[in-house]
Amino acid sequence: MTKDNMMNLAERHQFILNRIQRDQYINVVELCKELKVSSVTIRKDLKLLEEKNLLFRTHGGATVNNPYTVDRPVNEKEKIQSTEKNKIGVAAAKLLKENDSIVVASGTTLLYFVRNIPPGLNLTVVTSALNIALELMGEPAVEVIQLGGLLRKSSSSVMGAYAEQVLQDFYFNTLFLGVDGIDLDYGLTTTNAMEAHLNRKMINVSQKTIVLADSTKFGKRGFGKICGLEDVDQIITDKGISQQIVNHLEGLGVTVTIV
Amino acid sequence: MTKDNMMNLAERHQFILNRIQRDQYINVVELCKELKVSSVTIRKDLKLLEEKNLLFRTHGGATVNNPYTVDRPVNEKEKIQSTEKNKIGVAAAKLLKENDSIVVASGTTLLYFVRNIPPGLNLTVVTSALNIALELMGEPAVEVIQLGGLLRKSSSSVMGAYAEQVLQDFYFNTLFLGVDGIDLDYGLTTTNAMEAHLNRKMINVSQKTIVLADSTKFGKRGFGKICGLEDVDQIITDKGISQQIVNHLEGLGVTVTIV
DNA sequence: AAACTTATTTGATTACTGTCAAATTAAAAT
DNA sequence: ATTTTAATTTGACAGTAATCAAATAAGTTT
Repeated sequence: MTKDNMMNLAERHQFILNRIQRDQYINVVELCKELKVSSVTIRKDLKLLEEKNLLFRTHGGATVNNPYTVDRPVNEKEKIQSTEKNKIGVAAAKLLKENDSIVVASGTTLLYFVRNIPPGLNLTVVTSALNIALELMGEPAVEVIQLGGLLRKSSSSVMGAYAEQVLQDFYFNTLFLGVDGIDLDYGLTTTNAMEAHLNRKMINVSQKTIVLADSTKFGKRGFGKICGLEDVDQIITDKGISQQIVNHLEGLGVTVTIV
Repeated sequence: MTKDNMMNLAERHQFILNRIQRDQYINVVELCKELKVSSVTIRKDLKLLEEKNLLFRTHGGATVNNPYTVDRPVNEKEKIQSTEKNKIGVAAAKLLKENDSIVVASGTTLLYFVRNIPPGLNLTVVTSALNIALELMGEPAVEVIQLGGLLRKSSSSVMGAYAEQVLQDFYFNTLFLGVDGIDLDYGLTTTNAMEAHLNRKMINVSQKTIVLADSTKFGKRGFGKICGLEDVDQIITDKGISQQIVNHLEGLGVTVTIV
């Protein structure tokens, strides 16, 4: 009994760290009771541990992480290559003209694209991606038509027959497409077969197909094939792409834009 | 015992940040109640957090620091009675059963409803609202079908023939409906005629219609008539409703649930 | 303009903090 | 084994921070 209470400095620190890990927060008074030591001792302990960056001191206690460097809710995936993706988005947005009717597929790069649509430009946008439609809510000049269907949660976009059916009723100037893989032999691919099928329909109802893909996508193959490279009019990518691939693509009649 | 309920500054700030992330908007008075502290304290907290760029201060509360959400109309509405709306959402979610197929219309109250769907409950949800579909992305057990159509930006939901057409192919256990006005003579209304039309279709393809409406909606009339009260099976509202209205509704065969 | 809601300021109250010298404990030297 | 020395812990105290109720000011709505 008495043995348990007799803790030295190291043991006490261990106890405090365990406890704070478990509860996120601890307060001085409780620690005093539990460790049967005075508040002065606890404060000294906490001070020491704070200096070692093992916890953060607060009024009356301590927390695991600094409450003021709180996680800014930014999607981790979006962070990757975000400057490249933004540049690609800017370049694609420059291709837009007044009164264009466009299809925007799903994908993070496309999100950067719609964010860079010039304010006030009159457009009709049809999209399968919910996050893209929501992004366009702030643009009064853009008329948005959301495709319907089964929600694919990993891409926050819809797929299926309903979406494809609606596409039949329109003809678009341009499709802005994002992909998971571009292979010189196999063509464009994405990870989901149904999504690939929808993308193919989008290509069929659009005059022009522009692919937005950062350079990491080249040489990769996803599960679902969208189309061959002969169906692509233009690819916008970053300078990570090799000259060989550029030459090959241009040989196939694809315009390559490097940002 | 009492200590557990007592939150200190750090814990309170954590709570506020979590809450604001979830609800987009929080108001001072509600935080006072929930955290059992005075308004002075809450304001001080919000001021501090604003200085750290973790939120934006507004009259009566604060909003998330999100440059992309320029979604004023919805956010303004969310201000009103958010605890009441949450309670209504909780009550509605309790009515759900395993393998139900439901339609969820648009509206802030419905957002609270879907947030309170029990985790792991198998459901098929068809919805016109993009924000509701996105909210359900985190629920693996819920299959989500997004209706397509023209995006109404003020409610972040779709309207139009495409959405109505898709509804024809299903039959649902329950429709969870949000409205802008409930008038004892005129019936249910919303501000937009096309949305009203879609809502009527939803009623037609559902076995049961449950209306979620806080008590401020009673006696109001919107522009677009959805239906008369005879088409409503149940209304879930808060205790701000008068007994007279309750009696009248029950006389019409409507079950009134007060939270 | 009045009625209402939300903000800020003030002063009192309580709780927490750091610092001190004194007391206790542990370790080292005799 | 006993004394000396160093480290740790403690209780006391003055200063600081956090909170609240009440009063006042500033917006908002009607």
